[in-house]
Amino acid sequence: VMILRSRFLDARRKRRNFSKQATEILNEYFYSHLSNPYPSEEAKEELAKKCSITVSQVSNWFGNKRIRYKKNIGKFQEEANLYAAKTAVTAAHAVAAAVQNNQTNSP
Amino acid sequence: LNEERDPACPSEPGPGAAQTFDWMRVKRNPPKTAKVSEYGLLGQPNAIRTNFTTKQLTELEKEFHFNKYLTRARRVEIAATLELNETQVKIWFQNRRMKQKKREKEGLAPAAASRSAK
DNA sequence: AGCCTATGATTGATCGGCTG
DNA sequence: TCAGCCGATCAATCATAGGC
Repeated sequence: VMILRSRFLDARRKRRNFSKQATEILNEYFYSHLSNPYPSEEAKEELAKKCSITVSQVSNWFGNKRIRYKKNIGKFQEEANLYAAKTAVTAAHAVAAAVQNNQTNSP
Repeated sequence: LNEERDPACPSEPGPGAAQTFDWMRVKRNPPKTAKVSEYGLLGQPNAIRTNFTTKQLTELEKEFHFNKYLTRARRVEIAATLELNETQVKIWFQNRRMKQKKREKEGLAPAAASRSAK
């Protein structure tokens, strides 16, 4: 088989990595939804807006992330713990706020 | 657009306590692109992704611009001409339509964005 | 420069749901 | 009842970016 890589006109050539900030947002979502990292169309749009990328790019990112994560879970352990700790702080604030709100209002 | 995230920290999960959820175990069946040919009749189901040749892609692309959808007759004709099964041709058109839709969508979003961002 | 890993994009094919 | 379509996803691969 001749390596007919006549696919010169492949947009893949001019690939650009996402900003560190965008990757941060995507990873935060991924690890805070590790039990089911499948953002809805609406969630993708929101992430796309926050990351300044397209919805397709968000889909590609999650697609690649999921496959690569399950391919070698161990390799992402450090990263997973990093974001888990990060979201834990956010969650703590949220819980604190909820408790505060619960004491003020009693349904 | 609030979102309910994962347990986050039920009790006190140790540093390396990531569970293995169902989505991580998902495995797809290998392609059943049976192709009887070559090597006597050892035509086992091609358990691998087919690599279309430039010629095949060129013809499929040409046909697509003529018709976005295929009729049974046309499909049989093309499959025979390009040495592909009907399923492969059918799937190619399906994927091509999705690709087309994606392009149109991505092609209008920027325009709308520039209009609202003005 | 030379290599190896990380990562975004592409794409043939699968999965599940809906429909004519 | 069922094959084709849609939408999402998978999985392998491509080609470049980044680090050493």
